[in-house]
Amino acid sequence: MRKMQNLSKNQQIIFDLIDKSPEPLKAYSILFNVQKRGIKAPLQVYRALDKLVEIGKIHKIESRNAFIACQNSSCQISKATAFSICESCEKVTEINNSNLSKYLTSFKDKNGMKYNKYNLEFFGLCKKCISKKS
Amino acid sequence: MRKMQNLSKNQQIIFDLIDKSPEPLKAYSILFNVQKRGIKAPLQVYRALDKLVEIGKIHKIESRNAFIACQNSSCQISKATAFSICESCEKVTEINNSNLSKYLTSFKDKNGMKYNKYNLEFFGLCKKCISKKS
DNA sequence: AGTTAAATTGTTATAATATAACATTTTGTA
DNA sequence: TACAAAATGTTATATTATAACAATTTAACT
Ligand SMILES: [Zn+2]
Ligand SMILES: [Zn+2]
Ligand SMILES: [Zn+2]
Ligand SMILES: [Zn+2]
Repeated sequence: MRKMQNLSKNQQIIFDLIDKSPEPLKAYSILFNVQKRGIKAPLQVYRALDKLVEIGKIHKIESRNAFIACQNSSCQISKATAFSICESCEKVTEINNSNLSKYLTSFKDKNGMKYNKYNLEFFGLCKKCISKKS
Repeated sequence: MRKMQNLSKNQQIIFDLIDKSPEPLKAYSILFNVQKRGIKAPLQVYRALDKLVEIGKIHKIESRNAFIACQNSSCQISKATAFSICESCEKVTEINNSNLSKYLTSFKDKNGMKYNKYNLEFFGLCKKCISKKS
């Protein structure tokens, strides 16, 4: 059992915003949205984001410089993340597939490196966007 | 057989620099290094980088905002990339493992999305850095 | 309760990464 | 030659992220 992590005020404000967003949010869009709640400076946002990423409540979509709430209750520390990204509508979904995570967690390359973390991003077209085009 | 892609002047200058670098290069470090060769503005660098990525001569390491030459002769279009990144010395290596690429290329999640591209980044400690710490 | 260290916050300034907009030139091809 | 596509040059600006420093809050331990 992981110890419950109490979020600080800024962390909670920013997590709530990201958590209720249907799409990944960018840092300055977050800043704009929380200014009415007293968070005025980029650093306040980035510090909260850093912490939330560290404890696994959110993940950064590296190819988009955007942040999404963890959609996988068992992934409390973000050491093994996988996402699908629609290149048409930009919908992002966290992939929760135990075969995939087992395969990647145990993956060993010939270079002798010891991996403790990975991030995987798949790109393509989501169902909706496929049907729109046909 | 893929048609040979002749690089333009700026593309060639920037590719040569990246190709001979032992480590991923960042855009503004590239800019600094090619100023003596007549490339003066960020856009000139970014345009060449975009093209080089598009044709698969280089890849972007998304978590580092840096660019590395393709180390895999068969990967001429960057639709399936995997890298190992040492979090201590920042050494980056392109992984060329046919099991891995087969597994990921044929991976299907339950969400019905059709993937045409992926990018995977592994993080850990390289051999050298492991032995330094012991 | 008082002491202390760690975490968080607040604030201003600045660094680093990337694109918009527009004009011109070069290259490939009919 | 004529045309279109690709590449270049240039200035300005947008976007993403961190440095540096001071103050405050929180948590843990006597
Ligand atoms: Zn997650
Ligand atoms: Zn879509
Ligand atoms: Zn490659
Ligand atoms: Zn290393």
